[in-house]
Amino acid sequence: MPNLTLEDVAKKAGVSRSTVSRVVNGFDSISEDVRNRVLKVIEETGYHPNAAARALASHRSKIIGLILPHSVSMLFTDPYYPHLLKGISQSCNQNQYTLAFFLFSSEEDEKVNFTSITSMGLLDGVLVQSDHFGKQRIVNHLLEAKMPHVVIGRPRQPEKVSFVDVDNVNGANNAVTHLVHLGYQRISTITGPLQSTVGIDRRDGYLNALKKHALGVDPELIEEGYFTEQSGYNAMQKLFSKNPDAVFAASDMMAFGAIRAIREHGLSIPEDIAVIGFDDIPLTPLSNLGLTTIHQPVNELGEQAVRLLLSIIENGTETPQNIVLKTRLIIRSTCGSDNLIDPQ
Amino acid sequence: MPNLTLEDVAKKAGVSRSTVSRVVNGFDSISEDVRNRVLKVIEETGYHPNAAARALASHRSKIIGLILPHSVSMLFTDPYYPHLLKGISQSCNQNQYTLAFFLFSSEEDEKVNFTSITSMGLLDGVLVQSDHFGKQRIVNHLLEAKMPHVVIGRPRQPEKVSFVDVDNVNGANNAVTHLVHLGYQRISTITGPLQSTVGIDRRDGYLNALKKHALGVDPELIEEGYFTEQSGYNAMQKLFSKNPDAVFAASDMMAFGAIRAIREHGLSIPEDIAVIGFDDIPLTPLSNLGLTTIHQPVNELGEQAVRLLLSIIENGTETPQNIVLKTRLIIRSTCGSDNLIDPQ
DNA sequence: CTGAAAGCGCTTACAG
DNA sequence: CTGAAAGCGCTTACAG
Repeated sequence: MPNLTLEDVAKKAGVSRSTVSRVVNGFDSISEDVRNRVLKVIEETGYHPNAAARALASHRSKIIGLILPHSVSMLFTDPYYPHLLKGISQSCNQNQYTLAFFLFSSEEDEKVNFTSITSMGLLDGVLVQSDHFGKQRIVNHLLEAKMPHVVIGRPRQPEKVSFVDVDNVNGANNAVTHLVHLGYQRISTITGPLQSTVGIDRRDGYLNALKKHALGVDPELIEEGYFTEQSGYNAMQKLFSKNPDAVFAASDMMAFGAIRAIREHGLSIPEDIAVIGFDDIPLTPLSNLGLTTIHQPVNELGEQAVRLLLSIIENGTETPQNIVLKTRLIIRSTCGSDNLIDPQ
Repeated sequence: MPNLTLEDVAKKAGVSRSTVSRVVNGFDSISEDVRNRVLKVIEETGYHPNAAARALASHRSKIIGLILPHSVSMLFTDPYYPHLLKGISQSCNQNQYTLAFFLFSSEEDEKVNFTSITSMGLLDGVLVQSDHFGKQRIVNHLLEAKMPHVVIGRPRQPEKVSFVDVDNVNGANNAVTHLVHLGYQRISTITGPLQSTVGIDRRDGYLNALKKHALGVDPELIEEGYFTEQSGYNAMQKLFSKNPDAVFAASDMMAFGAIRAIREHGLSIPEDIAVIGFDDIPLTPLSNLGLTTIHQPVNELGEQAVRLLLSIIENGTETPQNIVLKTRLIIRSTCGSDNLIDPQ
C-alpha cells in the first residue's frame, strides 16, 4: 500500500483537504455526515498522517526526549533507571507521544550531541535526569533555548525549573529513625555522591534523624559512595575501624556492597551490623536477600514527570511546578526487626 | 535567537538557498570560496537545519526505533536490557541518529501503538527485540510495511530477516561441557521460556553437550523458567527431588534464584550442587557472588545491531544479513573450579 | 559550480 | 460548516 496523503483521502471522500485534516484532528465544527464519510475512508484506506509534515506545519512533533547526562551513564544499569524508563515509556504510549532516548557516555559525547537536541526543532520538550556532578549545564541550556523541560530529581536551583522528585530527606530520616528505634547507637552511613542533590538530601535526612534523637553526629561514620555496588563495598571497608553497629546506605546497590564487605569481614547481619538501604526496586535480587529499605515509587515518578512535561508543553510554562512523591519504609530482615511496627 | 532558516543563512552569505543546503549536506560540488563563506555564516549564527522539514523533503528522518515487544516488558529490568540499550544508544550518538524507544507493556498497548510506528513515516528503520512468545507479528508487519529492520536475537524464520545474536547454542554447550569436565554427572538445567528462540537455543546447547559426552538426557532434569529470579528459584525447588549435582541456568538472574533456593534448602555450592549461569552482565551483584557463567557481549550486540540497520537503511536491503557474536566461559567459584583451565 | 522552482504532506488563518 | 490558498523549512531534479 503506497503511502496515502490527505489529498487522496479528501478525493475519495469528496471533500477538501482541510476538512479531512479537521476530522483527523478531532475538530468539532464538522457535520456528522461529512465526518462519518471521511472516517469511513480513513478506516478503509488505513490512512495515517505523516509525522514530519505534521511537525513542520504545526510546530509540534509529539516527541519528547529523555536525557541522561554523562554523569549518570555509568549508573544506567542500576535498576533505578530501567524502572524509571519503564514508567516514562508507559506514560508516553498512553498519551500518544514518542520518546526519544539520549544517554550520553562522556562529556565529549554530551557536548557534541546536545546542542542539536535543542536546535533540531525535533522535540516538543525534554525530561532531564538531574546531574550527579552538580553542573547545571544542560538545564541552563534548556532554559536559554526555552525548551519545555522537567528535571527528574531536585535540581540545584529548584526555584527556576519544574521538577519531580521523591522525598529523599524524609526517606533517609525514616530509615535512620528506624535504626534508632531499634536501639542502634553507632549508626554509620554510606552516602551517594555529595555533589549530587540526591546524595546531599539523603545525607541530610541521616543527619536530621540523629539530631532529632540527640545522638551526636560522628563525621567518621560518614563515608561517601557513588551508588555502585563496589563503592558500597569500599566504603564499608573503611567504616569497620569506626565500629558502627548499623549502616544506612543511600542506595540498595551500595547496601548490597556493604553486605558483601560485612560478610567477608566475618561479621553477621543484623547481629553485628544492621543494614538498611534505599530504593526497593522490585524484582531485584536485593529484595530477596531480605534487605530492609526505603521504597521509592520510581515507576510513578516517571509517569508524573511525563504528565507534568505534557501539561507544560500544552498549556505553557507559567511558574515552575514541582511534584515530590512519598517514600515508604519496608521492613525485612537486615535490621533484625521483622515484627516491629512501622514507626512512621 | 529566533530560529534561523536556510533562507536567512543564504541571504547573509549572499548565495542561494540551494547552495547553503549543499554545503550543509557536504556536497563536494561547491567552490572552496563559497563553501567557506557559508560555513562562516553558519558558525556565527549557530544555524541548525530543521529536522521535520528535512525529513519531509528527503524522506529520511535520521531516527531509528527500538521496539521491545510486550512479551519482554516484564524482563526489561533484567540487566541485559539496560546494557543492550546502552550499546544501541552509544552507536546512535556516534552515527548522528536519534533513537526512539518503544516498550510495550501489554498486548493491547502493542496493538494500539504499533501500527502508527510504521505508518507515521517517522522512522527510517527499527531494531526489534525477538519476541519471547514466539509470535512474529511485529516482524511480519515490518516485512509487509517494507520498513528496514534488524531483529535482536534469532528470529523464528531466520532466512527472511536480518538479525544479530550471540551464539547461544555454543555458549550453553560450553557451560555444560565445563560441568562435565569437572566430573558432574547429574547435570540439570533451568531453561528460558521454550517459546523463545533464546530459550530453545540454550537448551539445545545443553542437550548437545550431554550427547557429545555420552551422558544420557534425563527429561526430569530439565525445568522451564522465564528468565526471572523467582522462576529460577521455583524451578530449582522442583529439581531437588531429582538429585542433580549441578545446574545450568540459562540466565544469571535464574542462576541467582537457584542459588537462593539451594541455600534455603540447606545445601552448599558447589559442594552439593554446582551452579553455572549465562549473561555475565558487568557491575551486577551476581558477579560478586562469584557466579561462574557464560559471558555474552551485550554492548557489542547493540552496537552491531545499529551498524547493520544503518547499512540496510543507507544501502538498501538486498539479502538478509546476520551477525552472530561469540560467548566466553567465565570461571568463578560456583562450580568449584577456580584453577581449572578454560576447556574451550 | 550555482540558482530558480517544484514539491515533500500537512495546518491554519481567511472567506464565505 | 467548508474550501482555496499560503506557508512550515527543507531537498533535489533541471537548467545553465
